[in-house]
Amino acid sequence: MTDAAGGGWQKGNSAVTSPKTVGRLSLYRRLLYTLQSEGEQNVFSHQLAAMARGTAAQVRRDLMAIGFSGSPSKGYDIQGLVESIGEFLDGPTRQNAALVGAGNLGKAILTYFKGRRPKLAIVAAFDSDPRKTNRAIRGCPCYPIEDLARVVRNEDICTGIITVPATQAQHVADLLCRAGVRGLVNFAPVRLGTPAGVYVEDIDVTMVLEKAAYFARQTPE
Amino acid sequence: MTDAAGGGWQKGNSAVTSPKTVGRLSLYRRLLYTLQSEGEQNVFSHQLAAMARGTAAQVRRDLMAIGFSGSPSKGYDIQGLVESIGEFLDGPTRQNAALVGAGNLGKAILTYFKGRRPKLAIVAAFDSDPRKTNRAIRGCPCYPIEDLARVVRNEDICTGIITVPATQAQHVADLLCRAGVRGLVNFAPVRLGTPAGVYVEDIDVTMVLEKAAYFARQTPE
DNA sequence: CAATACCTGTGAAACAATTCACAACATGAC
DNA sequence: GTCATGTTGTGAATTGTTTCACAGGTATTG
Repeated sequence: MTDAAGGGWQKGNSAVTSPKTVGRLSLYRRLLYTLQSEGEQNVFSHQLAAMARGTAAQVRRDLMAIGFSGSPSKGYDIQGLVESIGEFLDGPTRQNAALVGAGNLGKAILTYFKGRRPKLAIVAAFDSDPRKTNRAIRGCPCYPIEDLARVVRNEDICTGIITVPATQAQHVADLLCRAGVRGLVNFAPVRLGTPAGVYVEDIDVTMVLEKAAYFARQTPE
Repeated sequence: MTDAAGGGWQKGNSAVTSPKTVGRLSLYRRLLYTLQSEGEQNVFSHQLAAMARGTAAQVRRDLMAIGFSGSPSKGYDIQGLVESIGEFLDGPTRQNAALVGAGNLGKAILTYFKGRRPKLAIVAAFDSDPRKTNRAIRGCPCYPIEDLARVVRNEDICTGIITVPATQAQHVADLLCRAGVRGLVNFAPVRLGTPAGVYVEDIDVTMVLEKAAYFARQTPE
């Protein structure tokens, strides 16, 4: 029920693809892009597995989930697989996301994500500091918080990224949910209360670092 | 085998506490701090569960893992539980971490983590840009990459945080592992190759955002 | 045209994580 | 003291996820 990820709904979701499989599909696509850039045409499940630190059987199961088939002799067609994962993950229409909190972390994410996915873009940033608003940050227009509801509706934004300090995170989450957002990525070390049906992915850097430090200590040799 | 977390070793680990439980214990501690600051003395499993978005049974199981007992009438003693989780997560001695890559993301993490845990500190940063090195960034000394091995050994650093661009991540991971680090938190969208026994926690923001967008779309109502 | 080698797709088994359900117990009320 | 209440700790059941193992293919070789 956490992990700087794992993610979850408020309540029992119905029988859809599990978050773990969705995460791995996203990973596979990234790896496939790499392979494509190296000029590869086909890939075997065991190759993808090696790159993803998984097993061949798991790769095959995951691809089964999106109904993609390979050939026993050639493996999977990379181009087709990329498209198939794309259809599954991205859906038919482009999706828009908003980022709230244009501090160091927010800027890092804007920079990093810029132009990375054609079907998923961060189209708006918000901040409460007037020095940051009403201009573009890393090519992304930054609005004052007051405009959030309006912009979210106008731009058809369905996913929000929260990079504000802990004290403001719940308030921001409320604003986003009330404006109609249905997925959140929360970097604040706060457990957000959200309406049922909103998917929340928490990333708490302290937690992740503690975990890494704990397991680092378990192998002192 | 991923999730912007989940984390894993290279190979089969022996019978220790699972990463999920470790992550939740870290979360519980954070929540307990909040309760303490509100003046609470005791807490019931179902209260902690509500705050952590879990079930009471799970909280009790997790606390069982560290052998902490509560009283049927008062619940768990918060002070004692915080200390008990501390002993478990932090171990006897202070642990040190290093951050490599003092860009926006690195700075955000340094700021965010500063002074947050007495037993776990980021004691060194590294960057290849000479304009950033040989001075303090957010109170943390920043060294050139060339000094990495020396500083890691001198400062007894066992955990590394990688916030460099993807192209350099593997190189940095090699340096860190060779210097003796046994736990990594990797923010670069690259699957690191590491020696067996090194624990790696990957956080890929693109993956997390894709996941959130996917599940946001699954509840269009 | 066998025979070989290696792969995919998938039912079934194994394993891991979570939840159920209840005995054992403290406390407070009377 | 005894009853009623509400909680913990945990074996057992359940649910979810991963791996095994093999039938069914397809190319390649001689």
